[in-house]
Amino acid sequence: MELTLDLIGGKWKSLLLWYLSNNKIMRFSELNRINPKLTQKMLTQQLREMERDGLITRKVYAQVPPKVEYSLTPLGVKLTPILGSLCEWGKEYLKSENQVNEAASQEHALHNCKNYLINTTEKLEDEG
Amino acid sequence: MELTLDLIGGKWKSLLLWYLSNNKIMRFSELNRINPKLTQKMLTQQLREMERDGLITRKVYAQVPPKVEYSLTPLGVKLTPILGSLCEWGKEYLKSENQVNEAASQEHALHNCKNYLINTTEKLEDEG
DNA sequence: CAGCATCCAGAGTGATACTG
DNA sequence: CAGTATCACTCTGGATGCTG
Repeated sequence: MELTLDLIGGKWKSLLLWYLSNNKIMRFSELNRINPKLTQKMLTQQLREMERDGLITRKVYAQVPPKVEYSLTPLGVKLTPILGSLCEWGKEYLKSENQVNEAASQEHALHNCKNYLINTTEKLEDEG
Repeated sequence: MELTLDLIGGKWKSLLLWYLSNNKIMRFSELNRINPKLTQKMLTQQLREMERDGLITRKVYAQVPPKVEYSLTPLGVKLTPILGSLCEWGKEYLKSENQVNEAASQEHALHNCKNYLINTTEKLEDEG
């Protein structure tokens, strides 16, 4: 389990694998566009690591302008259904989000209120 | 997908969820023992976040010494099979690791060798 | 286009001490 | 036992400029 997390637990790895699952083959610039928060540097870094770990393949075309394509290795492909499940789970989470958040926010408000009362009481006691 | 990653992508979250999947109910100190690299501080932090996100339940016993038990919420339980798949995938990875690593290390060695030759050549050229 | 090198602020993390 | 608080430090990751 910890091994798995080492391999795909990188900040962007799962997301990149997910996109590669859907699109099969993607160029560097395409991957760079999937999330503005994912910088060129991070993208390169994460891609290199996954390449080294045998999760993705990097194909370089010797031409100008350069062209590099990324795709999943057989090992990476095996992750596809799992990533799909995770995505589905996220959708389920969204459905129940309203109830959860309502409950959570009520509890949170209660908590704050309680703390306020405790603090105020203590302050009054300190001041005599 | 990105939502899911926000929720369980934390450095230790998946691992904690995985242990809670197997043991149903665990105390703070038990969770603290699963990995020496997981410090008390990190553990508390990650547990709090998952509690807030409705993935786990925190049950406090009003007694001395204190006792706190953690368990999965229904939402968290739904992750169990997915985490199981990830773990299985990790095992498969291990099986094919030898071949992959052999291939990778050979390539790596070749790469290093090539770079060495290039650098040395350039150096010699620079020095006349 | 795809990627590397460098610099650097700030988030993330560890170590330690303290508390109910 | 199960945390909280604080400080110091690491190391990620953002901005920028350069290269084949």
